[in-house]
Amino acid sequence: MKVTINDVARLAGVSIKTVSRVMNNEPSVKKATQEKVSAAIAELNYQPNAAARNLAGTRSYSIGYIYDNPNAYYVIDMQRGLLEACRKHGYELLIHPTNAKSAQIVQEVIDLVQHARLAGLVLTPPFSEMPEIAEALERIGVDFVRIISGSTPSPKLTNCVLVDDFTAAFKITNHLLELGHTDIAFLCGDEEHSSSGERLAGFKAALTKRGISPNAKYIVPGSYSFESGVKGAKYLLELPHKPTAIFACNDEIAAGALFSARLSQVEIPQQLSIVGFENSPFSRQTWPPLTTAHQPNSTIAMQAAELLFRRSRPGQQQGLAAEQPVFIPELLVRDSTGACPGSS
Amino acid sequence: MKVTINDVARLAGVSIKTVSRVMNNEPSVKKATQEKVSAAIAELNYQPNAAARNLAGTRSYSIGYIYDNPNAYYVIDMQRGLLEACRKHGYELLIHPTNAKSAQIVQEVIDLVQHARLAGLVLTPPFSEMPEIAEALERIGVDFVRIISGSTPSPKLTNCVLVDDFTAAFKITNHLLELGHTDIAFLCGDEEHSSSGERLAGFKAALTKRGISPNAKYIVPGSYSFESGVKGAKYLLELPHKPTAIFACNDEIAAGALFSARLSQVEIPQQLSIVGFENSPFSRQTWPPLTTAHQPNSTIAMQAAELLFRRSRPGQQQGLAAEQPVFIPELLVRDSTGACPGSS
DNA sequence: TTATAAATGACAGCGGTGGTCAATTTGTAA
DNA sequence: TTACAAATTGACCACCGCTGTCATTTATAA
Repeated sequence: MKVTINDVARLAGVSIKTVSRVMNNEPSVKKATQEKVSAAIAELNYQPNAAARNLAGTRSYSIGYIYDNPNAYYVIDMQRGLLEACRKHGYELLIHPTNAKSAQIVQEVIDLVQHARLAGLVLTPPFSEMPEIAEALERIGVDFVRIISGSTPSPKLTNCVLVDDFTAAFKITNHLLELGHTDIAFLCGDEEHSSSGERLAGFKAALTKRGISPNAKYIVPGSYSFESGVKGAKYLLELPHKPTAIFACNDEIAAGALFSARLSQVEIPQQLSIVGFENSPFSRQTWPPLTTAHQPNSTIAMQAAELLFRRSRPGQQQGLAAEQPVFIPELLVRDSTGACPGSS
Repeated sequence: MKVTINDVARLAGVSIKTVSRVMNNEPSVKKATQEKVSAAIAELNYQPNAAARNLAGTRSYSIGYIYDNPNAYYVIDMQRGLLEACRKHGYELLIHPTNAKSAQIVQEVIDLVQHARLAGLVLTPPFSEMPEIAEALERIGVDFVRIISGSTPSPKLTNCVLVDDFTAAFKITNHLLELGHTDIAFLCGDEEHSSSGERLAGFKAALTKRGISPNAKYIVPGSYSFESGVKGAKYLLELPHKPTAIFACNDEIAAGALFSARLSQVEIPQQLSIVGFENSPFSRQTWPPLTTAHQPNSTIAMQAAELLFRRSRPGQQQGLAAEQPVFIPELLVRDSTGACPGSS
């Protein structure tokens, strides 16, 4: 019923210590022994007891995920990826929703880490972009991985998984350009999220590359919300010279823009193309469904967790400390974009 | 830095055994001692090591939350409530998203429980409505609490937190009736979710009480999705005798209905009132914002967890085994409902 | 064969709980 | 006030399942 390390040791005909060695893939275990033990583990469907490992070892077998994100779909996707990685490596996941704007947020994070004896922490925006958090964690010597918006690995961004919003936005913009659009507007997300800035930069770069200088009137500040999209699109559609396409900084904004366009009797995509970003369930619930960029959040999360695990393994830290995987969200063409009216 | 039970014992001037007794609130600890120890615990900000407790004790200090729900907001709310309760009582929460339709789902749940040595499980639909899960858990002697749709406590529904969809739907319907509507349609959710049936029953009961017999043509089968709302409303608005109000089984359906109405140039709420259910963030992102019923999911989750904790405490099981709190979602009037056109 | 490295095992201990029993304190009735 | 029972507390041990340390055995090279 309850399989312990002793059962495995007995079946494999070795000491429990050797089983432990195999599980932690320590060096200096003979290949043959290694295989015998692995077979026994598999046969018994043995899974080490996390509590015991946490208690006994200096290492920890739990990682934490701290978040404060109004987008529940994002959080759920992240959790899924982290859990999968944890399951694979026998770790536990501690989730910790909290308020990023709290005054004692740094202390709260420290308390959490110390109390739960975490092996490491996965940080997403806004935490991943708060220098005081990173500093505090470094000070107390707790490992962490940040998921942040960025295109190029750099020494400053150690321990990061990068999401290349710049390139993705560049590609999306190209998609619109290829459809013949030249008057393209951009609805920004919250300024304090670097993703919004990165996406805008990618947008501008794509235009510039085509010899189109971005029109300041078409760049509308806002926030990551439906309302913001409604307002932004309304403003744009009342402009004397309307854009023929709108790049919304995320799907929610795009949905708002779609809504606004519909109110103004503007046909999508015949008269106006709209793109979103993120590929949230939201983007499929609009009509027409949104062209968007797919962010593989679960995969990103898995990768982040794997990074943490790999680093917490003794004897392999060298060279891996600055590993920085880069994910580029992929263009997903659906029905909210079409040829520029008048072109062709 | 790391506070253990020994530190507490020393500060309080008692033995570690007594500290342990206080923490597990065993009987036969003098009030004064109890307070001394509690003070010491508070002063040191001591929190027992969950790993050690899990490992040593017969009891467990983790509960599990198994879910398979496409509505991320619901899941996040539940998690929040569970976490809060866990924090308060020094428990850990293990989250386990999975596929309810998997063939080996029962075995999977059993494995989870056994491997993680869980104190209990919190089940939401669809798991809470699967008799095979309840049977399996009872068989292996693991405690669990189900959150299900139901209005009246009954011996059959042991260990349940009830969400009274019936009464809530009754109230919503009354709201529409009071606005003068009599031709009210109902857009159903998935048949296999009992919540849909309960809501429909409440709807019918309210009508019947006013002497209105529910019109079968106005009761539209469907599922808990935006598309379903779009289709359902389209059907209704093409009827020779249109309804003046639509009761959608949840906010997503309502949003779809809203969308559909807008396509048909129907003014909301001047020509048609629409209500949703759940008070999801979704309901605030429509225009106009939806009248809906607020389901206090976090609170419900907390309550469920507390039930689990209380039962796992030794020596208090009697009489509590069949406790069944009932939550009634509350009517939240926003702008998608208005007086029946023509009335008054 | 012997020195040396590689592979394995014995054992203590992580921070608590559970149990037993003795010691101490408290309450209570005579 | 005393005596005795009951309530409270502590001392101590084993143990949960695993890892860290160090000693021991085995294989390999010289």
